[in-house]
Amino acid sequence: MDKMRVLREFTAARHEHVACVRAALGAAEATCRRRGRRLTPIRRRVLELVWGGHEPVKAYDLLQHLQREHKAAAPATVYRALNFLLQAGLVHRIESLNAYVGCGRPGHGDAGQFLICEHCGEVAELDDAELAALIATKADELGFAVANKVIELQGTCAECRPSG
Amino acid sequence: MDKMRVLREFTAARHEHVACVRAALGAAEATCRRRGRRLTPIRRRVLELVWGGHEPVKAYDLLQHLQREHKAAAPATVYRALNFLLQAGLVHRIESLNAYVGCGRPGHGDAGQFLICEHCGEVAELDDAELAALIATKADELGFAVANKVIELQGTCAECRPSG
DNA sequence: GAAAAAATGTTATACTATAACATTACACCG
DNA sequence: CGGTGTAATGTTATAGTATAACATTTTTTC
Repeated sequence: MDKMRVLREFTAARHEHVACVRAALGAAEATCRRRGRRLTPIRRRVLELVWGGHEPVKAYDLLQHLQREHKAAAPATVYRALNFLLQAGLVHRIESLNAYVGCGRPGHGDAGQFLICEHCGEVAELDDAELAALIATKADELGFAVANKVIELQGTCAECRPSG
Repeated sequence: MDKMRVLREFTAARHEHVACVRAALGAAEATCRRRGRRLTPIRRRVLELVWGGHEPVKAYDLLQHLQREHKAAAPATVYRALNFLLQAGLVHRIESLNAYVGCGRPGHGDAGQFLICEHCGEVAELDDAELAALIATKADELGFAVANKVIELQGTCAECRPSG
């Protein structure tokens, strides 16, 4: 039994990404319906754009895309949509990149751990129970109550390594 | 034997901060001398300002302080000094806050883990071998070569908790 | 269909960081 | 010592990230 769940894999462009995005949007709609949140056309479209690739997406890149089909779009438009999606647990913010990625497992607890490949730019998301438990233990030893975890490992993914 | 070293503690203003800063500057000078880097007056002053408190400091706050005594100071002045200090391992950047803190242990390897108290604003720095090892193991299982770790836990420190 | 709430439009601005090129200070060598 | 190359700083401009504040429109609810 492996305690480490990979919520979002490195893909190296070998998967059926259309299906991947469709699944994410379906899950998003279900999550919002269940929680009484409104996945409006703008929010839905921003989510779709975030899922455009497995690389993190910048807010102003989203804005550029959005403006092609929605002339009124401004920074606030994008940031409001992103904040909604963050709160709804549908996207994550990568602090070390000022960028956003789709959540691999909407609605199942808080953010996990991110592996960021500096070569291909893709991001994988983990939810490792053992790691989470160890962090909780360490913080507890110091009397520190953790509210939010930012864990972002930068490096080279298996696909991009000489061996892989 | 505890594998967790606290490189920089939460202080709740109860320590002799002047001595704390003096120690940091002394260590910085020694580190630079040993490595043939120049701790110029500007760099030294920026480091001193970073150590002004145990809270993370913003670049433009540093700029404001610096300009009082150094009229020529501009954003580039501060960012150059910060980049030098980061490279020299004398300060760390807190990604989730866009802010900087003095390094509790100059010259001994890369950044550790940070605990950020949302109540008092202070930051503690850890270097936990067990945690580092577990992360290394997990990444390795996935064939991911870690180059850089960002680990920032936000929450409430012992000093600020009802119990503490 | 009116009132309240939620979402979006719109304009302006704050905050974070780097680019590019000019000038000055310093280190090293002869 | 003086010249020369490098490192550091000065200076101006601009790119990139994000929020504030208030107006308007859309949706919900009763």
